[in-house]
Formats: sequence, C-alpha cells, structure tokens
Amino acid sequence: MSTPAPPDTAGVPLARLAALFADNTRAAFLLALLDGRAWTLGELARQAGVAPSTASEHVDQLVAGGLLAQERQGRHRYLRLAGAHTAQLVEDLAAYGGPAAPRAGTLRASAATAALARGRTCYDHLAGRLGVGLTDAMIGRGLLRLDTGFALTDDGMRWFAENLDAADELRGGARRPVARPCLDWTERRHHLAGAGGAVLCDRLLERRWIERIGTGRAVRATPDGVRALRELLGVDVSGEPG
Amino acid sequence: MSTPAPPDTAGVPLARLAALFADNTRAAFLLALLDGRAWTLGELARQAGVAPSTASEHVDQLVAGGLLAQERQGRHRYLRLAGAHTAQLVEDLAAYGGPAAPRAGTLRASAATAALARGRTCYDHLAGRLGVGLTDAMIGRGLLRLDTGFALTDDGMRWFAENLDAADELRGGARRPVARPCLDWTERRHHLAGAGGAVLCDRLLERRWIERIGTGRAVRATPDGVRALRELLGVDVSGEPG
DNA sequence: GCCACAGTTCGGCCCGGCCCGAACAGTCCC
DNA sequence: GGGACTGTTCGGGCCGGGCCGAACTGTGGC
Repeated sequence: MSTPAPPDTAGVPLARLAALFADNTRAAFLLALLDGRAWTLGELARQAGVAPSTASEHVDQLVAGGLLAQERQGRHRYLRLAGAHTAQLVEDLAAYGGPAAPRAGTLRASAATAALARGRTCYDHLAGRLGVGLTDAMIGRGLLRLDTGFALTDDGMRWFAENLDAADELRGGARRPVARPCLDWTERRHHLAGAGGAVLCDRLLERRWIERIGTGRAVRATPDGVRALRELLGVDVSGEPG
Repeated sequence: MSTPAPPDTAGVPLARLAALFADNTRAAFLLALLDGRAWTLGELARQAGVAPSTASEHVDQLVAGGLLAQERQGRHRYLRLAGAHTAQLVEDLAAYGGPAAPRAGTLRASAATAALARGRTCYDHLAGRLGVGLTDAMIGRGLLRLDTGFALTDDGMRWFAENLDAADELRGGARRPVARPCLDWTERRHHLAGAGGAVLCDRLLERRWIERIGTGRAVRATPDGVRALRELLGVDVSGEPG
C-alpha cells in the first residue's frame, strides 16, 4: 500500500489560503457576506454576475477552505462567513487594498457607496462615519483608550454594563478580545470591533436606535437613536445635513 | 484621445492584493522577509528554489503591488517588506493558515523548526515561546492587560520608560499602536507587537540579552539576558532544559 | 581589458483555473 | 402528478500565469 501522496494539500499554506481570496468572484462573495448575514447560493451568484454552476464550485472551495459555513434548508443552500475570525481577515485584506483610488465608478454606484460611507455594519459591528463617530465619542469621554493600545477603560466597562446591560457579554470571554481596532476602508480610521463592538451594534439595532436601509449593509440612526446617543455620548449621528 | 482603458487595474482590489500572496514562490519570499531584514534577489531565489529570472519577475510584482520596498546597491537588488503594516498582514494570513498540520516534514526541517519555536523575530518584535513567555510575564506583573483589549497599563508605560529607556518611542506616536496582539503560529497564543514589541526586541538585542542564531530569524537568550530578565520580569527564558 | 557575478528581458512551453451550457437531482407549490 | 425553481455535476473551451534557458546589461575585482 504505497500512498501515492498525502491526499490533502501541497505548497505553502499561506499561498493556498490566499488563493481563495485571489479571484474576483470569490472576493465578491466574501465582501457581500461581510454584512454578517446568510445568503443563498443564487443570491451570491447574481450579486457577482456568474452562472449558478460557477458559483456552486466557488462556494465549495470556500467551504472546504474553512472560510464559509453552510446550512442547507430545503432546496436552499445558505452561506455565511465561518466566524468573526474570518470576517476580520476579510476586512484586514480589504482595508489594506487601500484608499483604492477615488473609484471612477458610475453615478448610481457612488450613491450606493455614499450610503455605505455614512454607516454600515462590518460583520457584527458598526463602521462608516457612524462607527467612527461613536468610537471617537467614546474616546472623548474616556471610555476607550488608544494611546496605550486599543482597550476599554474601567469607566468604559461600567458604561457598557449600565447603559447597554452588557456586563455578561464583556465579562465572560478570554476567547474574544473585548475591544479591537478595525480599520475602516472609507474613513481610513479605526473603529471599535471585538466583543464590545458586537454588543454595541446588537443593542442599538435591538432598541431600534439604528436601522438597516433596504437589504444591504447600510444602516442609519433613527430619530430615537439620534436623541439617545446625544444623551449617552454627546454625539450627533443624524447623518449629512444636506 | 480615447483612453482605451485605465492602464492600471481591473477587478476587485481584494482579489488583486490576495493574488500577490497566492503563489508558492511569492509566499516563500514574504515569509523569508518576515525576519525584517533586506535580502538580495539571489538569496530569495535560492531560498525558494527557483531560477533568478523567475525570482526577478515575482519581485517586480510584489514591488509594484506595494508589498516590498527595494534598494539597489551596485549589482545587488535588496528587498525588504514595505513596512510594519505589510508585515502584520503577512503574519495575519500565515497565522490564519492555522495549526498547519503537524507538518510531516523531514527530520532536519523539524530541527530548524524547533529552534524557531523556541524564539524568533517576527518582523520587528519577538515571537515563539520566548515572545509568548515575556508577554505572559508582563501580564502577570500587571504591565499589560488583555481583559479589556490589548493595552499597556500605566505601570507598563513606566516599566518601559524606567527599564528600557523607551519613553520616547512610546510617547510620540498616534501613528502606530503601542501594544498590539500578534498571533503566534507555533504557540497559537498572542504576544506583544506594535511599537512596544518593537522597542522591546530592539533593546534586548542592543544589550545583547538575546542574540540571533546563525543568519535566520531564530534567537535565543544569552546568559546575561537570562539573568536580567529573571530580575526584571521574574521569568525564565533559558530555553529547553534538555 | 578580461573574467566572474548579479540581475533582467524575452520567447516558448505547459499546466491549472475560471467560465459556461446542458443535463440531472431534489424541493416546494398548485 | 406537473411545473417552476434551486442547486449540482460534467464536459469542453479558453486564457492567464508560472517556469525555464538563453542571451544580454551592468557592476566589481584582478
């Protein structure tokens, strides 16, 4: 019994992982899934503009590579990112891509981009000007520090416990960092990610202080939210004046 | 004058960036350059086992893509990573690759791997059991926290200033985070990176408390270093007992 | 000036990956 | 059961990219 070759892999692991990202179609899938929700295979295929058969093969690769988790329901195949770990990697790579040039895109594309730039979810936390604005406000109030790293202060821990009823989510984990910086690809600024960023986004949606626009990643503050966040953090999140 | 097409790029930026990593030869280059030093093109070619002509083309791509910086001296072409930013991305991708399987490699390969596992530089800071051990000791002494994020404490800032004469390096920058977690691919544990990690590595080498083994990334503590670090952090960095 | 050496450019080979359409399997609804 | 729909598998075409060797440029040493 001579095993002809280890059936699994060949080559540098780094290269095999990167190859999963190094295709326009798969990259489009991963960016779409950054909204943190589960998409069907057909939705992904339409989004990327490829045939379902092509999408099926790409999704197989991403699942086999551990980047996506899947769930089959009836005749649908739901796909989502494998976890926060994966989302972070996608976001890191996308952010490194850089200012990405002013994007000589179409007009309607730039309208959609503008909504995303105002506010959006980034997997499980908030990004865009909304996310950066909240982060800045928390720093200004001494709830978050970054001069010695990116961490909540003791005041910050209290703030989450008292105002968002989030003591449990932040206490438990040695697993996931409470505060982690995530680099924003529109603002080129850091904003709050990690368990703290996730619970913040979760509570704001739950209390309807922010809401999703349409079916995408874009979000905006509700009138209630504008009022509440002005009280809690002294920040104006009402969006563009114009 | 109809510009036929923007001469630069096509496709998703994420995919174009990832494609630079998605080749065994280029990945080998990047991993080799993680030692933070400048290599000549010939050295890189030998390391990866390809012809100089092939290496030349790969390096062109990496430089054009902004991942490498180059410097020409006489008939040599020196290459290094473009910056800490780039090193972090390489490290993130390599770490995600995962436990990477126990590596059914050759015996001498595993001997070299063992030296790297004990201690090594990771671009500009320390990794391996040495890096993780120092990080753990700093946490134990209350110099570093991770329950609220990954950040130096006020005591930690003082410790760096008093014992490593590093006040300047840590004060200046809003640019680079003082403390940042870097995930270790041998230990699967976080260790100290960022400006703090860099200055720690720099001072320890400067004082000859640690020294490089051969010409690679591996490092070990000197007798002086073992003594000094036991005093300063109460940690034993003498390496394997065997 | 001559030789050794580092790196580059070019032509050509070849393999792998991406894509589609067609045929098929499984699910849901009427 | 019939029809609409979602997703999968397979075959085949095509293109791009990685690799090498050979020829060439430029630097440094004798």
